[in-house]
Amino acid sequence: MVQPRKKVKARPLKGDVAIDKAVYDAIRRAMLMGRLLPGTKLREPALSRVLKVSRERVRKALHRLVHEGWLEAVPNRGTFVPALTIEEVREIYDVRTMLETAIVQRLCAEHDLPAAQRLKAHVSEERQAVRSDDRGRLFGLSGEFHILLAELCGNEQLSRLLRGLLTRSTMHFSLSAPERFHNCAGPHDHADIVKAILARDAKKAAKLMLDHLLGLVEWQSAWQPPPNPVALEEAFRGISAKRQA
Amino acid sequence: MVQPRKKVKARPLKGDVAIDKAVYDAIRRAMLMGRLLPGTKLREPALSRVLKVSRERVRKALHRLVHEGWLEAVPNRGTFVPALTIEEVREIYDVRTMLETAIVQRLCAEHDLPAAQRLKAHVSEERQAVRSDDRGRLFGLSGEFHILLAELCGNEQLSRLLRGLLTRSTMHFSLSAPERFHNCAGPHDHADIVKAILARDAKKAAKLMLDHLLGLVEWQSAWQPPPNPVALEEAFRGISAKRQA
DNA sequence: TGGCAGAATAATGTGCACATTCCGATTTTG
DNA sequence: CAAAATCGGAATGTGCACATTATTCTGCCA
Repeated sequence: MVQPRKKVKARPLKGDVAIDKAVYDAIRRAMLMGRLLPGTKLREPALSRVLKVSRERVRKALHRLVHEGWLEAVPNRGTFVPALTIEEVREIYDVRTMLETAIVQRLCAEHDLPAAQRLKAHVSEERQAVRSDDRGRLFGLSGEFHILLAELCGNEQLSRLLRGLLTRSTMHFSLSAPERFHNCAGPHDHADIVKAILARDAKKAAKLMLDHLLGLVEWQSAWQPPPNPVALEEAFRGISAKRQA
Repeated sequence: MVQPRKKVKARPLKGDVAIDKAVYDAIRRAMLMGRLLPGTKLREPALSRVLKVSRERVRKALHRLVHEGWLEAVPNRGTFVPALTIEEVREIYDVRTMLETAIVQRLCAEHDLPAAQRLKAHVSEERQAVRSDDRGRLFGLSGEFHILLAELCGNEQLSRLLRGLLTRSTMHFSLSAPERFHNCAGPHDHADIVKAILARDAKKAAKLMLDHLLGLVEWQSAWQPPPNPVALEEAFRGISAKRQA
């Protein structure tokens, strides 16, 4: 006799978390869309008014974003959109290189059939995005490729870590060159890396990943952002803290 | 009403940040000292009373600790000391292996004279700690060794990342086996690694680091913590949110 | 006219009171 | 007697009002 009496409300996921995450996502989205330029000050009352939420929610979201490295806070001064130095970007890519070359080497050593299928499926998706000239989708897929590699290692900590690193990598040209998204990464590189992994050629895979990341950072370094303030109402036009489709 | 107070020109660095950091440090210290066993619920009113600060400060510190992975929060339930699975510990050490083998390889390739001197000095310090049988100091030095390697790479991002990883690694046996600190790491391993780095033998250095970390995780895996609740007043005996000597 | 001092204003930081939710003990009923 | 429902107390979540600090504006003086 089983006992279905257990009223295990698996995940209520209250409005609390939902609203907080919505505000957090709204600000993050504005940054990813390049609406908020480096140096912009994020005033709590203004955000509260624009996003139609209480100042406390804005405050909480800002603190979280600061802690995750998206924003910079100065005590009693305010919260600002950071101006990432080229050097910092280089450092982040350097760490990524350490991790991701190790990742592809490991995948060469112990990847299984489902992993191979997911890799091939991803490359296929990227190719299709290129054909249909869907730049937005291609940009998303380019990032997800690196996440996918980490996830295929089956290490949750590794995935989370790399996810953070990747968001911080992309933040730089999200903030500085949002209009140049279409150029971001050569999907051809990804296809070659996958091919090397499937061939279990660890040395080649690591080399390809190294070159790929070096190419990305070099491409980013060639571009310097023009400092320019922006109005918050403009930045959050069309972005709401409420659930959007 | 006027306030003829003299204006402070320097950095007052108000109680805000100081108090917040003090509360944060107090809880972290209690965890590192093994006073808070896995599964313990950290009640905000109790902490507020014990640490003599307002509940909001406790709340803020708890949120930060949750963000950094020290604690786990369940909405509307409370904040808990996590029970790290052996598997999670393995994953963390796996990531550390990826990073640290890359680090020693890089140091073999491009370390300079001051770096070599710092390495030798550190090994010397560890040796001296062993001789004087100072277990507490040796424990600290063992952790700092890995931090030192990261810092010698000159990559700030890398240092911060590894620092977080290391604290999370040590948290496991801080929580589960605080009385076995003295056994933590063989300083002999560190000396061998340094020797390989100074000899610029990248392959050997990487192998030694790999074995070192594998040995650590294996040693930790052999020990399982006994679940046991604890009173907060006991845990924070002698630990204050105020600056202590 | 330019720069400095002081006040007005706005933004950030903090504590408090209240609403909501959860846990546990007691009671009631089949 | 046992299981379930209910009610009371406590802990968490949230908005608000106030204190503190920074910024800007204005007027005065060199």
